[in-house]
Amino acid sequence: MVQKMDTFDLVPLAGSTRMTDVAKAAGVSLVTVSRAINHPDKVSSKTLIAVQQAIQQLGYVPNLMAGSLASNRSFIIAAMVPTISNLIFAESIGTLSETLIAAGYQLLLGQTNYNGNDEHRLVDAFLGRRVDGLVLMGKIQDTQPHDSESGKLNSLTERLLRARLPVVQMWDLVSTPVDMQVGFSNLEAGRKAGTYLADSGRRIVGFIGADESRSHARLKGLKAAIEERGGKVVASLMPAPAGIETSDAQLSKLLQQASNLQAVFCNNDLLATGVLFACRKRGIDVPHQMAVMGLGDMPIAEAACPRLTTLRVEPRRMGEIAANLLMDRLSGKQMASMSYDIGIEIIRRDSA
Amino acid sequence: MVQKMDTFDLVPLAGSTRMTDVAKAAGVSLVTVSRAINHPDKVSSKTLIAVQQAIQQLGYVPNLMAGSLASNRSFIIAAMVPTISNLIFAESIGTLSETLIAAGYQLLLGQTNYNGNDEHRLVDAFLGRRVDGLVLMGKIQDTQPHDSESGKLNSLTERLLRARLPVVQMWDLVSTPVDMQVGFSNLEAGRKAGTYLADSGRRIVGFIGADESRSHARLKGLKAAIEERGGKVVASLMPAPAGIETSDAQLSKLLQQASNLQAVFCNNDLLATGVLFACRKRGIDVPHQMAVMGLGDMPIAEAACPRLTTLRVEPRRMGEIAANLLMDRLSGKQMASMSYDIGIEIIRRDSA
DNA sequence: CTGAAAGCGCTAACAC
DNA sequence: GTGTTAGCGCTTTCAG
Repeated sequence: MVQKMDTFDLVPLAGSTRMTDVAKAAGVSLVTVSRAINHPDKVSSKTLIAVQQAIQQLGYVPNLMAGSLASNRSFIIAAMVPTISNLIFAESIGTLSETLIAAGYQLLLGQTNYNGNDEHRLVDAFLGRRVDGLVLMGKIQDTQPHDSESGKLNSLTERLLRARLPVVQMWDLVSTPVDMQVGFSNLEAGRKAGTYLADSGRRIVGFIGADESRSHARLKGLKAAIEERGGKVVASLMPAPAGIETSDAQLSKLLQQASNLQAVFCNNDLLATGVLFACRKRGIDVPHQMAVMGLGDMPIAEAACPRLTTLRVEPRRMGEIAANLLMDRLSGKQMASMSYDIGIEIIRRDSA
Repeated sequence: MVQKMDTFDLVPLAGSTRMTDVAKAAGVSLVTVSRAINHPDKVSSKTLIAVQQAIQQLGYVPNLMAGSLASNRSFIIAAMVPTISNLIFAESIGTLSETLIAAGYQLLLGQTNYNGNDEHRLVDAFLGRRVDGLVLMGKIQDTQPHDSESGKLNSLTERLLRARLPVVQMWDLVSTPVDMQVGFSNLEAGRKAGTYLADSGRRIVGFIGADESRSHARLKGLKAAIEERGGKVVASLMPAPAGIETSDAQLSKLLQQASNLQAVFCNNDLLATGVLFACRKRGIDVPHQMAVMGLGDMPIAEAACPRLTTLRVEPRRMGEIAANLLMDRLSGKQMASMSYDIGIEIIRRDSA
């Protein structure tokens, strides 16, 4: 049995050691300890060493909450994702988090599940934490009706604006961002895919994706490009999040609408991979009988057989840029631009 | 142009409204507002309503940092993942976050990239935030040598213990967990796969995965099962994280070691999908010439063609259990068990 | 059921 | 360089 622990233990609890204790141990005042930690250059190297030793010895871990309260900076950035179970978002979050950590910030994560109410609750929770910045993956739903009683307080956008919180929206490029943004045009993405497909001779093309705004924009672009060239578009939209488990059924729906379907543009690479499998199952040859295009250029696109032709959107780069936008803003740097279009590029491989 | 904003604006900044303001507006004292928010049942319904109205009107968002400092509870749980860019971890994080949010907690996320140093830094940052709990996905590296100067302060396990922080380790089931754990035995997983493969007549089997402890354990189990039955195992281990982009090369390595390879057990379903594609590319028929097994039972396993035979490990359920373990502990509930084996199950499909 | 007083552990002026 | 003085915005005793 372990001996009963009490306050007389040599090794105190992390969290129970305070700055005063360190100060005492180092023979300096509390402020000096604070300085030694936060502004080491403003302290003589002799005291610095003394303080560091005391910290080591006591196993002191500064209480960042107290620090945040006093300094009014939390060094926390919040991120709101529709869902983290989508590799493309996970990748963005990954680099976002890494870049933030490197800059001394940490990431508070929340999921909306494409739900406007959750969005509201989350933002409130984030604001309550006094996060230093917010990154939003995707459009704000802003479903909440304006409340006449309280003015415009209930619009999410308004709340964010009022809080004067640096926010970056990613993925969607909107005409009136809340603050900063990085992403690409979904309309343009759809248009590019459509143009590519039409140029390679496909006239009857399908679209599969989730039933949410980004898909809608891409579909619109696809339609425009195909119809301009005398083709026809059929679509299948499933409730979000629509994962690879829906690919087969979605292909069926498309085939039902157009048995002479020549191509499918998928909302992401995983969905496209599913279509590859679904075609194989049906004995449909890709790309000769059916062209398949994805979006994302995730590793699976290159690994697939046939290799997936896709639209590269660089989720990792987006995450990094988002983090840097925030960091620049928070450090008061002069910013070149508040809106960053990272563009999209067709990666031509074997499936279309 | 927007009119210059100043302190006289009707709509104040979120974050600038304090509890005192609400108290004044509601005609009660500050404490009463605090109670109305945190213990609504300890306040008369009349004052409750008054306070709620004032909160609405002022757009007041309580400062949780201040609250945390005073109450010594942060309502933040930290999670440390090797990488979030692995769907299987992302899924766990997803349900973890959801379950936590539902209980009024929030998730602080950090990645170690399978790196012991990052692990140390992260844990310190988490401790500094005074998080209420910690979930660790995977083994603690604990590479740091013990520092004779400061006793055992530098061992990560020791630090965690000293902090008396509730921690749950997931994925790996270890013999001496720091605190609580939920997961399955990797050795057993490997053994099950091996038994299944051997029972279906495969003698020369390969293993592909990343070069980290979990893979090692699975490989060991696989080897044991296969060799017991007179078979032979060859392995390819790539630097972590080994994604689907490595599948093809890993299959090549395996084939080099054993041109008569009859089966491949992959560290996860994505890797297995990659092998499916790699086989197709080479004209190897799955499952007749080559059996392929995955691990995870992610949606892609069912969607693949041929459908993937795999080991189900239920990452989402693990995340939920981890959250519940933490919540139970934090609410002082009597706990049935500190160690939770969720088991593994072979999902037999078409690829093996 | 409500209020007054006393901090939580730290940082930010301002002095010395 | 270093220390002193005030808080940051809230929750917690403890009285009434």
